[in-house]
Amino acid sequence: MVNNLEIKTSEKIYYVAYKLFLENGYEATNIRDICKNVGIKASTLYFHYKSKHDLFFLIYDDICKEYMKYISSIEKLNQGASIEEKLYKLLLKKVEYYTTDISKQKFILRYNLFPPHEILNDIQEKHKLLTKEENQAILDIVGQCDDYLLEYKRFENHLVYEMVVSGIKIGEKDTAALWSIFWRNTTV
Amino acid sequence: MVNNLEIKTSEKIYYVAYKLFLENGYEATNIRDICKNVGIKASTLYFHYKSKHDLFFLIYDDICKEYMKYISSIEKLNQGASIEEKLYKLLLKKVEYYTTDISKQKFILRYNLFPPHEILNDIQEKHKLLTKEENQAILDIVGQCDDYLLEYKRFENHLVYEMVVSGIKIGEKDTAALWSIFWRNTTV
DNA sequence: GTCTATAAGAGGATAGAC
DNA sequence: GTCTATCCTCTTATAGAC
Repeated sequence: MVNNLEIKTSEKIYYVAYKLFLENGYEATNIRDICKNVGIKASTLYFHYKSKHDLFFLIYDDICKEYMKYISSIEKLNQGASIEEKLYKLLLKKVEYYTTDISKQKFILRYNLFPPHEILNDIQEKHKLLTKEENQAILDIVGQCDDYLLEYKRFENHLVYEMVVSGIKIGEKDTAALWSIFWRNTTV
Repeated sequence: MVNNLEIKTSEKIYYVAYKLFLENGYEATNIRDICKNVGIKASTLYFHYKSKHDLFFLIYDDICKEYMKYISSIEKLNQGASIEEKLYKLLLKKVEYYTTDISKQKFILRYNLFPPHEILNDIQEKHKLLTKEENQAILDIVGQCDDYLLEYKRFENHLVYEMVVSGIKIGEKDTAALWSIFWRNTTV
């Protein structure tokens, strides 16, 4: 009974690895460092996870999956509204997600911007797939918007970069101000 | 006589190391990889450079020094002009520099955004110093502009990020368009 | 200046006892 | 499930011959 209240070793490993992969990067994070932080020996980690590569991509995939799950949960937006209105509503939803925990986006940004040489191919492949899925999901939510999709995503990407770099959470007011400037520029 | 026309081994090492540190990062770049690309053995590299750490910071410092040299070469801007005019002229000069070779800014961006754990302290210290020197130089060029300095640099930073990520060189026309939007937003 | 050989240590991963 | 002990490979760096 008491055991049910304790955090499982595998979960501790997962959490510590997440933090180290996020802050120090894949190459600079070694198994022994993870284990030291968890309070176990290296061989114990290998009981729970097959390899460093596997552990990393379990985490990476979870982050992507959770992100896609959130995107998919956004309901279809009113068909009658203008493209601008619909994309803005989508943006608010996204910002809401980023604001709850920016570290996940920092993780994605880190590995997409500077993928470690050792896992380059896997990262690129997964990133391509995620982009494809995400674009499809956005089309489902707002309908046809091909003319603006790329520009919209570039803008969103900027916002994420800003939040990650500055560590500042961007509120609804800022989002609205930035959006109006962006939209004015895009449609000119 | 003929020897004078050949590239010195130390210069080859320097150039190859620069490219690998830029593309693969500090941790993923090892001495043997550098040597293989140069066509020498590891011990030869250590004849020319003291250590991996030293080689890296020779390159890093050179990039910073060259950047600061360029900033310092920008002549003092007309005292009578408005802050907006002066900052815009400064921006054009900066963009001109970035456009000649964006890879140096990519190098700086990489190591400031995600400094390798192993050399974190050195990077942070040097970055702090560079920022201080750069701010002083900007004040020398445009005069007092404390109210806008931080915002201006954030904008510039965005531009660099955009150029690095997209690989697109931003022309004078784009710069002007982005600037007008930025300035409108800053002064509102 | 460049080489061969090698030290010294870090890192990923496994075998087998408990 | 967790440990000790160990293997193997990779990496930085040095010693000494040519």
